[in-house]
Amino acid sequence: MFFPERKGTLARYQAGIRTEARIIDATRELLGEVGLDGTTLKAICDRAGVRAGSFYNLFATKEDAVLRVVKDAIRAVDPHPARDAPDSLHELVEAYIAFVTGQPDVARVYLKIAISGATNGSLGDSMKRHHHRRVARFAAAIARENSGLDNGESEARAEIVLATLSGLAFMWLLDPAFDFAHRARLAVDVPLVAH
Amino acid sequence: MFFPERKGTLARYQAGIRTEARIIDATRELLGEVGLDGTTLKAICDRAGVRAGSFYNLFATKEDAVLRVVKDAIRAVDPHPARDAPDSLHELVEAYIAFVTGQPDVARVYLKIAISGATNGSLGDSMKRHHHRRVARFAAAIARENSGLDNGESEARAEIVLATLSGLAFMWLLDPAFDFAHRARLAVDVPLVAH
DNA sequence: CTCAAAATAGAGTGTATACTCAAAATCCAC
DNA sequence: GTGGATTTTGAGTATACACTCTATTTTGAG
Repeated sequence: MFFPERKGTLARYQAGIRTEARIIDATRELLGEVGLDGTTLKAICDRAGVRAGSFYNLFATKEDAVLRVVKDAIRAVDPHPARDAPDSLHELVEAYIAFVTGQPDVARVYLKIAISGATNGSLGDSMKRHHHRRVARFAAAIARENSGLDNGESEARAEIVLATLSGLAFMWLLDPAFDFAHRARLAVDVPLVAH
Repeated sequence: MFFPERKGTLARYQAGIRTEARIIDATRELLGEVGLDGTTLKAICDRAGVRAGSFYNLFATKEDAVLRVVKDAIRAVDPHPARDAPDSLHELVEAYIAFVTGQPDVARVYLKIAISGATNGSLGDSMKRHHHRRVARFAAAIARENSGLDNGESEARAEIVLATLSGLAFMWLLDPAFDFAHRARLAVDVPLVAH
C-alpha cells in the first residue's frame, strides 16, 4: 500500500509553479505602478507573458492574485518585535522607514491599496484590522515611554504619528525624489511649533 | 437696433439650469461617497433623475462634470488670507479643520480625489500644483514664526504638518466617528515625543 | 396662441473588462 | 519512450462602461 505525500493536494508541475510566481510578480509591479484600477487582467497577463486561460488555471479570480500580493504587503509593513522585548516608538518609526526605503515596490502596493482600496470589500476590511493593530502597537510604545499619559491620550498620539508617517509616505508616492526618511525622523524628533 | 444681452452666449431655459445643478450635486455626492471609480455615468444620471442624453446635452464629457466638482473642492480647501495680513500656522490649521468639519461633502471629494486620482491625468496635475502652493503657504507661516529656520527647514516642517493633517483627514474618511478636529489641534500643539 | 429653440428620452454604438471552455501542447513518474 | 495528468492556448461570452443620435416633449418670448 502506497500513501502519496500531500494527500488531497493536487500534484503540481514545475511549469505551473514558475508561471504562478511570474503572475504574482507582475501583479505586484502593476499594483505599485498603476494602482488597483490599472491592474487589469490583460495587463497582468501581458507582463507575465501568459494568456488568460493560464491565469485562471492558477487563480480562481483576479482578486485572488491581488489579495495575495496585498496581504503580503500588509504583513511586510510591521515586522515582529525584536526578540521578545516590546518595541520602542523609535524602533517602530525606523522599521517603517526601513520598509519604505528597503522594499519600495511592496511599500508602493501597500500605500496605493491603503489609499484607493480601503473603502471597498474584503481589501478594506483587511486594511482596517491592520490599522487598528498598528495603532495599538504604537500606543503601547508611547504609553511605555510617557508614564503620564492615560490610554486615550496614548492612542491619540499614536494616531497622529501614524497619520504623519502615512501622509509623508504618500508624498513620497507622488514624488519619488521626496526625502521620506529625513522628513519622518524630523517629524518625531522635533516639535512642530515653537513653545 | 437691438443688442441682445449676453451676445454670443446660448440662451438657456430654466429647466436646463436646474438639471445642471442636480447633475453637479449628484456628482459631488457620489465622488464623496464612492470615489472616482464608483462615480459612473449611470450612477450620476440615476441620482440626478435624468437620462444619458440630458447629461450630454449639458456636459461634453463625464470628466467635465467631475472636474467642475473637484476644482471647486480644491478651491474650497484653502480660503484667501484674512484681510491683507498673511496668515499664521494656527490660522491655517484652523481653516483646514473648519473645511473638514464644516463642508464634509466637499472635503470627502477633495480627499478621495487627492488619494485616488492624484496619479493620473489633468486631475493629478491640478492636485500637484495645489499641493505645492499649500506647502509654500504653510512654509511661509512657519518661517515667519520661527526666525531661526532657513527655507529648507521651514518647507520640511510645512510638509510634515500637511502630511499629518492629510493623514488624520484620511482616517476621518475611513471612520466618520474619528475626532479629526481634536487630533489635528493636538498634533500641532503637543510635541510627539518627550524631551 | 404660436413656434422655433432648448431640453429630454431612450434605444443604440463601440470598446474594455473579467472570465470560460474545449482542444492542443507540455510535463514527468514509470 | 508511454500515457495520464497538468498546463497552455486563443477564440468566445457576458457585462458594464462612456458616449451618440434621432425623435419627441417642453419651454417661454412675441
